Amino acid sequence: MKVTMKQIAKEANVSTATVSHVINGTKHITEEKYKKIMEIINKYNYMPNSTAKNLRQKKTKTAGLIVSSFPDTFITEMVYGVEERAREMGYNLLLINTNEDRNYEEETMNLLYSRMVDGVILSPTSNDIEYLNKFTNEEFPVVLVNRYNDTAKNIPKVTGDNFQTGYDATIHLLRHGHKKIGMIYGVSNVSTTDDRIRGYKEALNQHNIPFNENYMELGHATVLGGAAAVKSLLKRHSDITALFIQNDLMTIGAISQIKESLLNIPEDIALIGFGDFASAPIIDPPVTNIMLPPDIIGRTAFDALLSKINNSDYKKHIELPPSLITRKSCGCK
Amino acid sequence: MKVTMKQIAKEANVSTATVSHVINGTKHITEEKYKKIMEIINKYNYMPNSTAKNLRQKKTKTAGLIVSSFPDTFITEMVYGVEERAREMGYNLLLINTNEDRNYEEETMNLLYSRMVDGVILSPTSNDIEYLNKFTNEEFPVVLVNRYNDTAKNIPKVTGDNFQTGYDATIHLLRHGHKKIGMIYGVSNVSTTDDRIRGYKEALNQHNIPFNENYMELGHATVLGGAAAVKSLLKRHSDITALFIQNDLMTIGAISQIKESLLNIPEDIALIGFGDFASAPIIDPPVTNIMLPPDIIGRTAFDALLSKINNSDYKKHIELPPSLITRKSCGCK
DNA sequence: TTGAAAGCGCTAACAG
DNA sequence: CTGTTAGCGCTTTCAA
Repeated sequence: MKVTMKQIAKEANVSTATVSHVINGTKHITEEKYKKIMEIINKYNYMPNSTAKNLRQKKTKTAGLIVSSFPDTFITEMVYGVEERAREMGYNLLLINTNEDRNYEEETMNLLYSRMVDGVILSPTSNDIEYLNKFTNEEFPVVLVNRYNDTAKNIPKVTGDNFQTGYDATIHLLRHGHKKIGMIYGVSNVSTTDDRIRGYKEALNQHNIPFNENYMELGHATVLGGAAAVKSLLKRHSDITALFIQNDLMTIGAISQIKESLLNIPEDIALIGFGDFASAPIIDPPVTNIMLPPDIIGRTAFDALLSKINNSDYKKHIELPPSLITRKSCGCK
Repeated sequence: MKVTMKQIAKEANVSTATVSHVINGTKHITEEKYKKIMEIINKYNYMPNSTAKNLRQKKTKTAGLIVSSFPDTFITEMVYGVEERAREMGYNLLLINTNEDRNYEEETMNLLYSRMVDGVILSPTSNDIEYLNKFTNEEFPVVLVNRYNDTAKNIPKVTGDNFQTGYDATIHLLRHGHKKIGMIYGVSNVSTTDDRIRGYKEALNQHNIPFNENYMELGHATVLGGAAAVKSLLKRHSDITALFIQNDLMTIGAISQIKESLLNIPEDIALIGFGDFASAPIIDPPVTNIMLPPDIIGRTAFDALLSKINNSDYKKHIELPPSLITRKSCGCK
């Protein structure tokens, strides 16, 4: 049987209150009693029951992190950022992956809401997050990360600036002289994709190039999905000379497929990927990527959650800027 | 204020026991009362407080997962496997990354032991895990994953067969005619590395090639670390013709470095990496890897934890076999 | 400086 | 079929 505070108290001939104070340093206890209590605690290797503590104090020092696609490079590093910051701030993290399942996401929110955690950081599966209002109305701290939309009110958000991401990548391709730029993405109806498309359109618009819906291709966010997506896109539009690909695995698949089609990168097809994955510099050809800082987004999201926990009115939207890392695949050098 | 079971009971003119039974389906309740209770529950969007439930039931349906290096490709996918299996079995997962900090690992174990979780899956930082006995002696369910050693008694383990991994990779290189095979690794004094080295030695031994300590090179498990490691190793032994590299990031760095040294792969240096990372087929040259199945290891580890929770005598060691994926970097094709 | 006691919200005997 | 009641192990007034 696990030893409890009561037993420690009994053996030390003090009350549980005194033991509690010794453990938490909440009041001054005479040297003598303090020593005796500590001795018994060590003797039994006693650890306070945190479930009981949580119940009593109505807080758990635990945060929930719900992501929709794991393991994905961007998400993984974002998780790392959240985890790291949580640890620094003395919090634990409950990690849940919804696997892009909208209903499981809501179920999970319900579960976490039942006082399991002090708040949650959510990277939602879809645009359908109005249901979050039922939690925020109850003052349950929620922050959106990575993906967002505005149907959920009074919620802080930490995201990358995906409009700028789409804009910068497209402008770069445009400057290399491309006019027919395809875009390959892995998830639809989420802000990350939508915002990048808006940026793409804006860049095109500034160059007086009409937007062509058919240059957009949705595929699975996997190596195979990327390969299939280029194949289908180039079949439809063999006039495309450049590609902007929204996910590292898809970029890898796309490159395989392009090589298999005996096309050259960047001569026949120039290409910009997303997220600066480790192997990018040694791929043939080295790949140009535009990236958003996942770890910083994660850390910032945790800080935003802390702000929200301390002040239920907090609802800033923090957007981190992208950076372009040019290599050969876009035509540079 | 959050609504409690007591308030639901009061409004429905029943006892909390009845409400509890309705919620948990633990006893049959008359249709009429059932309906009324459910109605009130829905009206207030009531969710039982799981902290209280946990305290009462002495279990949390939550498991802890402590890893030492995140995000690392292998670990990330292993985390995914654990998470997926936990979800399937109705458990939540508390994820902690120790960042290879041995003391933080022990602190974390203490924390989780305080009834926060029903058990923990640990991928330890070091060989120094004798301290785990203090938990297992208290019947706290712990399973080791990925890394292990035998100073912790009565603990189930789920790992890859790293001896076989080292053996198979080395044999393959040997069959390509290599006799001077360097090995680059990222962590020392852990079973994964040690076992692979044992396998490497055994393969050498079977081919009557003496083991040379100086062909082993430790570096940081990063792209830069991999580059630095080859550089230093080849400087010391320019006669080396093949490399076995223990980590995907290091493999990527090593390839960059070898190219920079104007050496050709596989003609000058043949190479086998570890873990079949996505970009391996499109790197120049495509890289041969030996891999262990991280997701299956993760899933199996969770099942082992469940076994341990249900039977404190459970202590199997499950070892999953490696598989070699040959491409050009080893000299194949 | 310390202790008594109430109670966090729930479950589970047990009794009716 | 339903209610009473006694805790789970801790923190925190309040009083001494």
